Amino acid sequence: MKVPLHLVEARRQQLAALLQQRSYLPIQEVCSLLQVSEATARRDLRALAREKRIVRTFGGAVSDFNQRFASFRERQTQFRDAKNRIAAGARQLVQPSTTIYLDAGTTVAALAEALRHKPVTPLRVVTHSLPAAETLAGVEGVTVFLTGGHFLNRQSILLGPEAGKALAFYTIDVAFLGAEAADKNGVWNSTEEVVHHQQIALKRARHHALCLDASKFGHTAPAFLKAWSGVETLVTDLPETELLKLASPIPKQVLHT
Amino acid sequence: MKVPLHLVEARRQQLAALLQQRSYLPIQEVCSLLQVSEATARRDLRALAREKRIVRTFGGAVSDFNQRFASFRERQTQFRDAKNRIAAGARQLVQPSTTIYLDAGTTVAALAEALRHKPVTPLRVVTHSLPAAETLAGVEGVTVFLTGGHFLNRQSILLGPEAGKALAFYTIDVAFLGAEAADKNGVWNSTEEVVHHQQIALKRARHHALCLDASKFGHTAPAFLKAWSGVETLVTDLPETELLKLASPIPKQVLHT
DNA sequence: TGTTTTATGATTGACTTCAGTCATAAAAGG
DNA sequence: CCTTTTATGACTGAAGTCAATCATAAAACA
Repeated sequence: MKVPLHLVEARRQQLAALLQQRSYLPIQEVCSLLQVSEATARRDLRALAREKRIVRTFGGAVSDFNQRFASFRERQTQFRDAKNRIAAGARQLVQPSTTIYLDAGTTVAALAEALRHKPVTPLRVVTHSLPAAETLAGVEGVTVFLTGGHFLNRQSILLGPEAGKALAFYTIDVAFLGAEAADKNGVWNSTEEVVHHQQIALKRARHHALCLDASKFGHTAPAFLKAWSGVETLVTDLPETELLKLASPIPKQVLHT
Repeated sequence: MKVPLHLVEARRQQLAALLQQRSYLPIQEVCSLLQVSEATARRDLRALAREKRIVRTFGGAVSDFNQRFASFRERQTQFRDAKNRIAAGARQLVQPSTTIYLDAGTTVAALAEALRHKPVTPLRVVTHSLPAAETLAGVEGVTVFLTGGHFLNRQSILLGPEAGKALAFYTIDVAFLGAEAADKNGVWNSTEEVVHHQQIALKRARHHALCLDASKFGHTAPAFLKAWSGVETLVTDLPETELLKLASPIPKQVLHT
């Protein structure tokens, strides 16, 4: 028999929530958990799948776990080749038996991936980015330290005064930073808070390298990070001729990839 | 025909990696991607599932995106009802506009779940457990702070001197702790390092509550946490008559759930 | 080199899942 | 209050999935 609409919606909501906890929910379990027939369970699953809230599988469903890092994953696929090339270049700057710092952001995340596939060991990694930490956790010879702080759900990073203070516990050999934008004047990022944290990391680091793909050049962003004169190393896929037009003075060390 | 062992392992590795990118991989796709027969695809899937590196589904497989919580999830299903009841009891001790500390461990994780479904707001949560942080991240009115520290992959917790020091940034109203074992003398946990961190948390907390399901009683573990005389509040599913036999003196406040 | 082990693909029958159809009863809507 | 809409569960044939068995050819091992 027909059932009130709000109940249907509530049930599907519940199903979606349930699915976020279980990696896989067979249709039979859906039936028993929701106390509905198989047919209705299927219909609910189909409805949620149509809204892209879950991923349907044969015999059940899976929560779309990419949803969690949704915006992150999306950005990660943009300019993927460029980012991977930059990551490969940046990886050459990583020496065994050192401590590196990994900033948040997709370009630096690509470096974490590169290090996971071709580890430089032994290595100590300090980061405030959960994706980076999780990428490198469990890699033989790599020790991961997460800075503490306020957990920002959307970006999966840790920020705030505690995060900055936590950096004081570590001495960093090379800090790898990303940024949102770059123009003639220098490098920019999305928020003051992020920039503030980056600047603390820079202070604690003996060396630093900026990883910027070509798409970042020619724009600005709300918060100013650093003038070109203060940039030690730049890793980018932008050709040198272009870089000379878009930045000055160009950094001491530039890796074109 | 038989194929070199290292090729088999490499292929399974590739399959596991593939699975981490796709939320769901039907068996047919596995066949075409790996260029193997359905039978072999099934065998590979079964092998990876046995190693708990993936989650098998009917008709395919899913990457175990909770892999990092693998052992965690397993333990979580044990005595689930008891833990949920304890969590519901512990939740009553949570007041709005306070700061609570959540220990690692499955019983306390159940409290995090309970708080996610029935939030007490506004609330500040300090924790060194990634599962707890991710459970509560994004809940309206709940601010999550993660302590920094050494990222222990297997347990998904942050430990070490940095984690202890990070606790100094916070004032905690109630600390919710779990433990591995409890006997006449008091409460025990698995390692000295964990106990050390718990004791720092206890020092920083104005009040504390110990969450212990009945299965924990009557055993010991390698590291001693606290004598019964020092326990302020105990939340347990063990009946009072049993508790009197297994602990003395019994804590001032005991919640039987 | 000769023997043993085993990874593979094909086949099979039992079992499961699926989309579609239909009757029904209750909600929605006028 | 009456009509229309629709959420549900039962049923169905078709299609998909599975574990087990077996022959084979190549790797592993001595």
